[in-house]
Amino acid sequence: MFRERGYARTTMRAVAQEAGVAVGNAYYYFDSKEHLIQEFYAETQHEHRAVAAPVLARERGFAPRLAGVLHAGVDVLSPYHSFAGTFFKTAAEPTSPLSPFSTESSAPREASVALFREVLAGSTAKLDDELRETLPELLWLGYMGVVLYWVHDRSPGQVKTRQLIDGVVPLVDRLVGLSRLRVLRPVTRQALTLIHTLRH
Amino acid sequence: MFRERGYARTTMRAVAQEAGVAVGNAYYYFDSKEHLIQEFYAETQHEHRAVAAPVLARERGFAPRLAGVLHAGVDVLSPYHSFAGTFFKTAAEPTSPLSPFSTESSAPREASVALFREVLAGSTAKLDDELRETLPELLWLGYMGVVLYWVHDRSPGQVKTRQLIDGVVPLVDRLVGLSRLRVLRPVTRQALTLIHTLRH
DNA sequence: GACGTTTCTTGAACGTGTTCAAGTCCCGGA
DNA sequence: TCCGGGACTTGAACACGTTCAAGAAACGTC
Repeated sequence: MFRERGYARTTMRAVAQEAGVAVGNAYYYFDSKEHLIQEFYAETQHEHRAVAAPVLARERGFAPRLAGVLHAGVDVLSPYHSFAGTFFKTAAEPTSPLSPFSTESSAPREASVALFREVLAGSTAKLDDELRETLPELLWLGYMGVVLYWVHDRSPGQVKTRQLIDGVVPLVDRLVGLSRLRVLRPVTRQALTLIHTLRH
Repeated sequence: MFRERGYARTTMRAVAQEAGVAVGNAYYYFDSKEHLIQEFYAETQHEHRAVAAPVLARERGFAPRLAGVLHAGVDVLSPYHSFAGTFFKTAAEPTSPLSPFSTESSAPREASVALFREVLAGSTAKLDDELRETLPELLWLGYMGVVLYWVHDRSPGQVKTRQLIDGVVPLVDRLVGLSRLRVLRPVTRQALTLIHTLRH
């Protein structure tokens, strides 16, 4: 119903009617309308993993693995682009249980981070040990950035988001490789300690 | 009223009553409740500029200027942290006129970007010509990131956000300096062309 | 089968943002 | 002074998300 009518026009009364129950009963199973989206959220996480699986099984290079997972994420989200705005609207609020940073959605978040951990672990990339530990979370954060761009992407078929992925992946790949360079070591360490400070 | 009661509890009826008019009349002057926030938005922009002015007049180094402007931004926003979540909630929706990327809020956005242009222009920093042109917008984007972090920052007095600024500014400063390095030239150009591709 | 308790279900009712037909005010021109 | 049209103002009405007291069903225990 979300996909067909959008978020606003999918009323709780309509949802209840479609389910063949009374309005109030919907609130027995879901705390609020927002919580209906959370179901959605968890579903796309699983699908993301499934769609990304073949690429992760096939590719060994860091760049193609990362690109594969990012593209898979956008692939899964694609059908919902029209109402993803409202999705994002509620997710952006810190107090919302839907926020990707909230404790309530820590399960799907961990699953998503694990996906990026796999991207790195299964690759042949060589990098700083400390960076290796932190990078998956950073990649996930970058993925959140991609989604944020995608939500605002008005280009037909969200081509720009694809360009973003294809453009940023080799850059990240390059930077990860450079991180072991002597000139950049101090910057790398500086960045990593900052990240550790800011993590809650 | 927003500050005292928060966004949700500031009803349009209460706003109208406080203004001494009927409910419907509020909608003659403001298209929606969200548009009340936009007024707020424009106001803080002006204040940001005012608070940042002394620092920009005093400092000449790129790092202290950037840090000053970023801290000024957080200073101005500070009193509204409790309800900034809802603020952000509506701003995150792409279709919302409140979105910092929307055409409707292009005026305050331009003003904000100009502030970061001033950060760079008034500094003694030496950097790649093309980067010099693009950097202000990137700094603004980074500022949006700082605000995003600030909104989610639950630490007392939002200390973490201050640490983020103090940690990230020298990093940016260092990277900007390194951008002229021979080893990093290709990466810099690669990043810049990507950015130009993605800009609408 | 009868009971008490928990789980589930109902739909009216509340407060909200928003709309709109109707009305009032204001001001320039005949 | 009157008229006409635009600017402003009103508050009832609408649809929505959400709550809640009341009831129905299911279940375990004797």
